[in-house]
Amino acid sequence: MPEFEFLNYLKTLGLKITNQRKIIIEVLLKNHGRHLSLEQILSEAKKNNPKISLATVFRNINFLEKENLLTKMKLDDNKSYYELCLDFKGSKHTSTHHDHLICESCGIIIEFYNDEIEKLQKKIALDFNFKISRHKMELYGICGNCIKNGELK
Amino acid sequence: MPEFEFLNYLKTLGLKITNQRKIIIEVLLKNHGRHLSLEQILSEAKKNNPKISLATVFRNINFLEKENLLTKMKLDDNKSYYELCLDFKGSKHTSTHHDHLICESCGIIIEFYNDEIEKLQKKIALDFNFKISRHKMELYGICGNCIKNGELK
DNA sequence: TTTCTAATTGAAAATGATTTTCATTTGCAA
DNA sequence: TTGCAAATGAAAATCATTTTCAATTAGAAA
Repeated sequence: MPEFEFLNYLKTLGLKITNQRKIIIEVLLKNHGRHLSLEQILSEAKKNNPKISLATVFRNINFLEKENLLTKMKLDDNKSYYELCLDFKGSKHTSTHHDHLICESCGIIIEFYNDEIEKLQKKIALDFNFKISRHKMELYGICGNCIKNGELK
Repeated sequence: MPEFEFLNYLKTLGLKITNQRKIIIEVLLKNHGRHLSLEQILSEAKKNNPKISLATVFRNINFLEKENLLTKMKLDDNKSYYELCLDFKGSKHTSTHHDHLICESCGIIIEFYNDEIEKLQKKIALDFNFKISRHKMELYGICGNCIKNGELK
């Protein structure tokens, strides 16, 4: 969770701690819980260092994803969104799966996990003699806030 | 279901029945139940008319989708797949929602519908005060056939 | 501290799946 | 037949990545 711990962890993976890398990690930690696109991460990062390029953000995000420190989700808007999936316990981290509610008005992405649904998925897989490796469930609609504010588009 | 009925229906929508259009419809009907990408539809169509262009396939598919005669699904491979969703009853058609099992070995897309899951989704939406307009559920893994054939990659 | 070198970066080009443009062709109503 | 809006093919444009390549830099070694 704290930045130095995160950076230390990256060091153990053989990475150099560059200014750009630090800024990107900062952005991710500051927005923990939110789902950001590459462009959003870039524009946040640019507030600290206007020279950071999209390619650098891409490469860093990509690396974190490979290390399972980030999850990527592709939404129907054709973009990918990234979310830190860390619970640092010493130098360990765990990632947890969740599904998503996606507001088509304000764009907020709400996570949830429902054990009954997971069980039903397993049952369905069994029925079809199918071995599931991962799944995706996205509920698109309008969030409570937008309903309240009359954003019914 | 029969092609002339389909084409007639398109006529009532103000479309001209071109050779290309006929071929594309043929391909879709012949592959009813399967999910095809634009490229797949194009390559099938080219067997009848090698001059058909991707743009034409795109525009026709796009139109059918707008008319709710086709459903489009974007998979994690970054491509869109299209499926006829018709049950012609006279000049009417109905579309039905389903979720998908996607084999990461052979690419087959198996449809299913589970009422319990749909109910749970509604319950979750309620919990979050969220108004769902549509949803997507995709279970990725290996299908029974590929397991049998040892495609465990 | 300075040197050295592999890792990292920025800019720009490449990719890949669509999507649009535009000049030409064609279905079909009159 | 003719006329013309609809449809088409080829090529260019988009858009979100992803890669290339030459220049820069972190940080280990001297």
